[in-house]
Amino acid sequence: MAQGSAAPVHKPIRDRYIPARTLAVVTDNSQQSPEPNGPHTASPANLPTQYAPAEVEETLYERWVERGYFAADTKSDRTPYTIVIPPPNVTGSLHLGHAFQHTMMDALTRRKRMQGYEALWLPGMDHAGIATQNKVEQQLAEEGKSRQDLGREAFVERVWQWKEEYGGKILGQMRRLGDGVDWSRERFTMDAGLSRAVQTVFKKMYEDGLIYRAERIINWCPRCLTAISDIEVEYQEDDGELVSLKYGEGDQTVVVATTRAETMLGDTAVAVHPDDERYAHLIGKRIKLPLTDRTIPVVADAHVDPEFGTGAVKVTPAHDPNDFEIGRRHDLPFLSVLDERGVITAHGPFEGLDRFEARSAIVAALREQGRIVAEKRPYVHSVGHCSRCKTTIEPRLSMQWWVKVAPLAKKAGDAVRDGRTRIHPADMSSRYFDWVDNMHDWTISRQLWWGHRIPVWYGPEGEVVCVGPDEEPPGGEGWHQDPDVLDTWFSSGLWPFSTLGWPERTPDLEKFYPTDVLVTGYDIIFFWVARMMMFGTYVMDEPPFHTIQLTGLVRDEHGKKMSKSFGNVVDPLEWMEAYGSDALRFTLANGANPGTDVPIGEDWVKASRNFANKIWNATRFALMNGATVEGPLPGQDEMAATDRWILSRLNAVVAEADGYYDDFQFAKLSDALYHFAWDEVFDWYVELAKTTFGKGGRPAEVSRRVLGEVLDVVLRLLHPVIPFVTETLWTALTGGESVVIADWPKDSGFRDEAAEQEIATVQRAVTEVRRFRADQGLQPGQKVRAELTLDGTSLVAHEDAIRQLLRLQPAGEDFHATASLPVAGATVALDLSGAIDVEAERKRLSKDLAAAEKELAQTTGKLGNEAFLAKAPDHVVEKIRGRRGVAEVDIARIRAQLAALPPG
RNA sequence: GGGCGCAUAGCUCAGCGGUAGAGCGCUUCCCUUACAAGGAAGAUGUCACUGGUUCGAUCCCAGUUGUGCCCACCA
Repeated sequence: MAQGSAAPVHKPIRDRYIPARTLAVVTDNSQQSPEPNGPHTASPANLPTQYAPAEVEETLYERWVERGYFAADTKSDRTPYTIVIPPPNVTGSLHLGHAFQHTMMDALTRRKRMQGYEALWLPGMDHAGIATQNKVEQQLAEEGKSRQDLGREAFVERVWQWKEEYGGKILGQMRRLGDGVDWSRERFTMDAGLSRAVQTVFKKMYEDGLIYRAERIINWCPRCLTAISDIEVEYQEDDGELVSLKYGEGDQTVVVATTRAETMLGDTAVAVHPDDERYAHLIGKRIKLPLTDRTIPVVADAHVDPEFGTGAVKVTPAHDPNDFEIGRRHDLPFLSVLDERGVITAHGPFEGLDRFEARSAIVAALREQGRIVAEKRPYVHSVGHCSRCKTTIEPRLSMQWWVKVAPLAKKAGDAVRDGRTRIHPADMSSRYFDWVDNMHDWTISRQLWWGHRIPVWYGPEGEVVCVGPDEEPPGGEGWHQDPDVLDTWFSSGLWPFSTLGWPERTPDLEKFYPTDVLVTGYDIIFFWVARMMMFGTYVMDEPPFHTIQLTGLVRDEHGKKMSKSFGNVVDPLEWMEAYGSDALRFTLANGANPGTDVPIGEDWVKASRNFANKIWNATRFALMNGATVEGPLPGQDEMAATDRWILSRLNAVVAEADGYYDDFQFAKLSDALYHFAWDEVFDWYVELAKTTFGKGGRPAEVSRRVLGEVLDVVLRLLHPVIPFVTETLWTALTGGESVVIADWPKDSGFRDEAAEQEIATVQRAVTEVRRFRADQGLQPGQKVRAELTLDGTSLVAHEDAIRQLLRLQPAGEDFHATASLPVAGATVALDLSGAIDVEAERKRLSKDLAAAEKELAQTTGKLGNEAFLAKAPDHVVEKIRGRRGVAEVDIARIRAQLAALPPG
């Protein structure tokens, strides 16, 4: 086909953007070309005749990877731009929340890459200690086995198998999404290198006194059989029962209230407030503890609130964090009465009972003794649950490893306070500070098998012998490594530098640390963000990111949280297969108002698919009409107002889009590009250009070049968000190798206010006439002949275009009725031979007249208001003056039109 | 008990001291040769309530109500 032919012989692209997988796959022409940058032939023949996103997207992705577009180079002299991925847990598959964050990260790095940065988006996954171990244990349970049946080594082997399977699934999803990550740098938190980083940091912290071992009350999950940290506990309001128990005998009694009667077996004191006169006589005395043969002291402690309940508290130092503190202050015994599974160990009738069975049994026994003086049920109170398995947490006295947080948290907080790291949106930083400034020490040891084994060896007496990666543990009897593993967040806290090769001073580390942006959900500020900030400032002396971009959570179309129990969870793959990855990505970007939750529904993805289809067809049309990017842009003197208008708008949109990208305003970005492309380019410029194309000659050549330019830039602007369809269309349009490595558009600074005004007038004229016609119920099928009279020089130049847009007959036919329509800066007189509904017209005009009169009254009032004139800014006053002027003109005109109407 | 946020069209959400916006949905018309996954024209809101500041408040301030989230060792 001849290049630039205005009359294509056949449809070069399918007329519909069909994402169904069942469509025939298309041969990939560009693969056959040995030279990807071959001679430019902007012909529709470059595009396949059918397009099926689900198929084409995968092909395109593999090609990008093969060509190494996403591989970052440490040796380049380009400015680095780095994002490390929040490593997904290997527990399952990616959900819409991942798709959402990945879209943002991908768009950011793709744009920076196009801008000439050495862009690195580093991929990887997290071993997710307790979560993964639980999943594999569930799997084993289905086979009727437990992890103890397998033994530690075989179990860990089994988890690695799991990781291969589900990790592979996740990587496949990332490819399907189009994530432009550097696969040569893929990392896993249990990799040898990252494990070494973990051990090295552990050793450093141990030596700096920031890691210590201590016996304290910890949150214990009786199902997972491990300690967990404070933030791994989820509190929820549960129905309980508050019972008041009478302790002691005779006149030496005291009533205490509890929701946990079973722990009374471990009580070693009753505490009252020191100033509480009701109990003054008891302080220091010992009273009988029911159901046991023990007596316990009554102690005075300021922690007790005399206003609450009876003002007396039972104290169980081994099973309650508050009581633990009281126990310490008063040197009380720590008596454990529950084992690691929550079963009573205290000798006696309750031994062997589960904690909840024991609770009712003990209450029953006390009731029999008449020691229950009051009951309140249900009693709603806040109860801690394991965030992984929802089992009720059992506070338990236990020896664990701890991180001394205060010095680390101080540094992490300062990095944000002094502006080295910026949290965006800013109001989220209060949440960060709240936590960083009040954080308690962090329990890091876990009684699990899957994770980084604590790098500590003990001697025969249980003493710490050596710590860290470089020391050989001494052999011989009784020497052993700590059996526990580290909290999974310990290794993910090192992620921004461990992935780049630390503790070695690798070129990667030199070039890419600190990273630029962290994109993650506000829900893991404490778990992950704060920990990375602590480790980064401590280990590297530099916070790991310049910007922390916090995203909201993805919700369903009614703003409801997605969860399995609601049944509203959507697999991103489902929508990607049905509508294409681009459609999903665009929808997610469109919902991305910084820091707010993102609702998403299938209809919205469909709408995005429709947008992709629109771009597809507009580009197809452009190619059929010879749009080109060849050669320089025509001079301004050669361009029509329509050309200057669209280029003026184009450059403004480039600037606007840049601002939005820089501010992570993806919702505004996608909205601006959507409306510019669809409304201005496709609905107006393309329609206006049709008349020019039809006439041929130099004006048509100019329009072809301008249309080519506009599409080229729009496709490049959209590429970071919707990479696939833009790649296909951009390469077809420009003949370029790939839009992935194309230059990012720059605002040339070209603006043409006059042209923008002129086209606005044309648009208004066309719209007014269309509305008039619709109001009159004039059907196109009626073959209405019309005489179009344009008043004002600017519109005369557009007469052909207006006739085309309104599908008017050529001038010169007979006409009778007259309608004169208001247009800013001009008048369009439309003379119609069709019948006019006089009553409808009178009604419409009356309505307009009323509106204009109201406007006149309002504006006159304002302009007569001296206080207003004194204070309102000039531009506001000008605007109101202008409105009054228009209203006056309108009133005169409408009155004349009303008078001209034939009598009803 | 503290802290933060939100209340705008049927739905999901932007906006913002100076005549109320988008997408989807809805109504009417049109299969105009890029696209019916399209085109054209429309309807719809006491901008939660009550006060205050201002020439002017959906926007700023105070309070009320409703709602969501986070934190917290309420026995």
